[in-house]
Amino acid sequence: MAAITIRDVARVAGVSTATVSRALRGLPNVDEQTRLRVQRVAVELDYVISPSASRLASGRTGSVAVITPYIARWFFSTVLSGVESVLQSAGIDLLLMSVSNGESQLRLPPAPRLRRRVDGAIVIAIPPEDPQLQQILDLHMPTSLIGVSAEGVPSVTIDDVMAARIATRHLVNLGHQRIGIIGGATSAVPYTAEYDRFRGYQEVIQEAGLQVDPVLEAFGHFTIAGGEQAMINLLTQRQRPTAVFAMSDEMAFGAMRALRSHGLQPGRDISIVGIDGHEVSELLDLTTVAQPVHELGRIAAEELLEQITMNGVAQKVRVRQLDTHLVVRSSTAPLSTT
Amino acid sequence: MAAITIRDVARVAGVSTATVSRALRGLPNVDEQTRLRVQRVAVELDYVISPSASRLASGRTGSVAVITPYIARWFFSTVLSGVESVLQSAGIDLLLMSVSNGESQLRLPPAPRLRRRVDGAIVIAIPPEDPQLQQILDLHMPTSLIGVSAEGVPSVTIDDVMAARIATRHLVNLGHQRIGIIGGATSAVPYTAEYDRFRGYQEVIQEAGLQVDPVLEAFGHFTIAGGEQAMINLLTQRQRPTAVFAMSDEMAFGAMRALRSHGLQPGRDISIVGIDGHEVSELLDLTTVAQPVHELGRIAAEELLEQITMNGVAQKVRVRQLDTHLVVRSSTAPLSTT
DNA sequence: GGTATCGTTTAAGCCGGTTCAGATAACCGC
DNA sequence: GCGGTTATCTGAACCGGCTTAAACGATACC
Repeated sequence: MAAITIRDVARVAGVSTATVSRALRGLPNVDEQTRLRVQRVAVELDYVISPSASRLASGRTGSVAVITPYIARWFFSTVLSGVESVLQSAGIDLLLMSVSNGESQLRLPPAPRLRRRVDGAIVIAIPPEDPQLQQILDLHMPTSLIGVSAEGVPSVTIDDVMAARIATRHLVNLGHQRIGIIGGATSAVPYTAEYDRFRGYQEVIQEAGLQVDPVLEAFGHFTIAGGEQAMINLLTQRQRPTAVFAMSDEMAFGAMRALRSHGLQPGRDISIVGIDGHEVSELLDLTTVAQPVHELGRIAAEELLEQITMNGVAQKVRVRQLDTHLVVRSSTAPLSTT
Repeated sequence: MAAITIRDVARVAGVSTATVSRALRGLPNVDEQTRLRVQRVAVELDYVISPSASRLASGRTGSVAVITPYIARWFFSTVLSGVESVLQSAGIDLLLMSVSNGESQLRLPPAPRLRRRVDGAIVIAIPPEDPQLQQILDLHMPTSLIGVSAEGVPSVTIDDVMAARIATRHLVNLGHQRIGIIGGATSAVPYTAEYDRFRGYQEVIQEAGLQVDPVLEAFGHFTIAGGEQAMINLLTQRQRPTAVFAMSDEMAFGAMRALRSHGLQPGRDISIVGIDGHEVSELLDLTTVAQPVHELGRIAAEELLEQITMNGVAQKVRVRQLDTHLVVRSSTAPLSTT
């Protein structure tokens, strides 16, 4: 029952524990014969290193925290799977922590739980003005941000302004003139996706010589229900938009649902375009600006591992923006000139 | 820069490290005055316990692994969020590990990565015949299963036979007589959802005096694409079913897609019912047998924590089956008698 | 006043690795 | 044959808590 320790291996292999340690970790200064013998003994004894002991002695934890406001939502779980695949193959433990978001304030702040526990953190889409993010950054450990950016911190995002421009430009090119927008928080702050997407929308509207009209703007939660409610608001205006840019696919789904319940058909009566490239958007024939979500996670994880290994060596902060592309489906169509 | 240790706290508070240890962990045999003083000093010095040291000395890791074949899929991420909420409030670290599934065989087996690293494991929907599951069970650590069951291991599932019966019965009650099924693996083995759902379907078909007909059975991946392909297979039969039971909502989505591309309308031409209660099923007006997915995770986590704290004390293996309920929407309708 | 009792506190060993200064031995060129 | 390298290996001091046996002090009892 008593677990095998490094001393047992050392004794059986006839070497010191120091040699066993180096042999098993592939460090230099071990004779190849010795290394093989040690490895053989370790396997025979079914020896497994104790992570706690190793961590205590070395000061490295070999684990990374992923901090996210949501776990079950499509974007977040997809990012998470990208992160996981990288960490798994690097042999790093992934600690999952969710933080309280706008809706639930129940959870403890994550920062204290990180200290001495992980070598680095990946933070998904926590807005820069959230004190929880600041607390994490104040820890001064290797950190990568996904979906938002912050001064002096490596981050991986899409070009949100560009994505919104692509979506809006698509609607303009189809001849639409009353183009609405459905978005997240009304009071968006810089460095967030909401802010940039709203900016991209406005830019294109103005460039096209169209009117930026608050009546065409509806905000709500970044969810299906939020999108539905926002679309309902737009539909009850005196003058409805002929096309709507939704800041996320899920909001677009809600918008499409609202259309149907009003007897309208997406594409024919009102065009809808989203951002995400959600799997379901294909199902619903939603035109969308697809973003490489899995990649966001993958790249942020690789970036973080680099920070961790380059520890101490100053390097420039890498801010990466991945490309998006328009996927046209039947939810958008030329403005009918009837 | 040097981190504060328990010795620093002890020195400043004027007590021994043993007392600090007990004071901060709320153990008895500490004078209340002393405890307060120690706590105050700990806060002042901004002391954070070193998990590695604590784990090494105590033998408890304070963490739990969640092992899942998929991270980004709806069912799995929703279960995961349920697990996470419980572990978070219990102050337990959640280690996320994905395992290779039918599609990718790239990952290392999880069992070796668990030893000495976690106090217990939650395993999501790994089929009983998968050697990876057996290896985990052979570790003889506290374990809870979700979505499958195995001899002598606590598990949380729905009553899959019953769920399938409810779905199929619903179709029978609507007057359908040619009722097809779209499912996962053809060669399902006992203790899996696929197996039981297939059984429930067959039972009701037979009880209704209908013919169990292999021509009405189509299998594929447990995905949208899999469901689509399976439905296409059913549609190309000489005699089409008038209703189809899909083993998951995502397969049902695929089936609905296949219907539309054949110019058929779910509910009017062919009825479709799924199992899951996926958020999107409301969007698509899919009739479904809803299961409490978040609860599955929550309850399995609570069960595991109980195992861990009751460590050693023999207790009976709890096998829980949560209730499901039918949600009727417009994808199912009475058999038109035209 | 002496002793038993009980709650509180401490000293010191231990958990199981990592690491570094220094020992050993083999090999080198001169 | 000798000082100097170089590659390999070991002893022992950590890392930072936990835990147990023993000490301590105060009260209680006889």
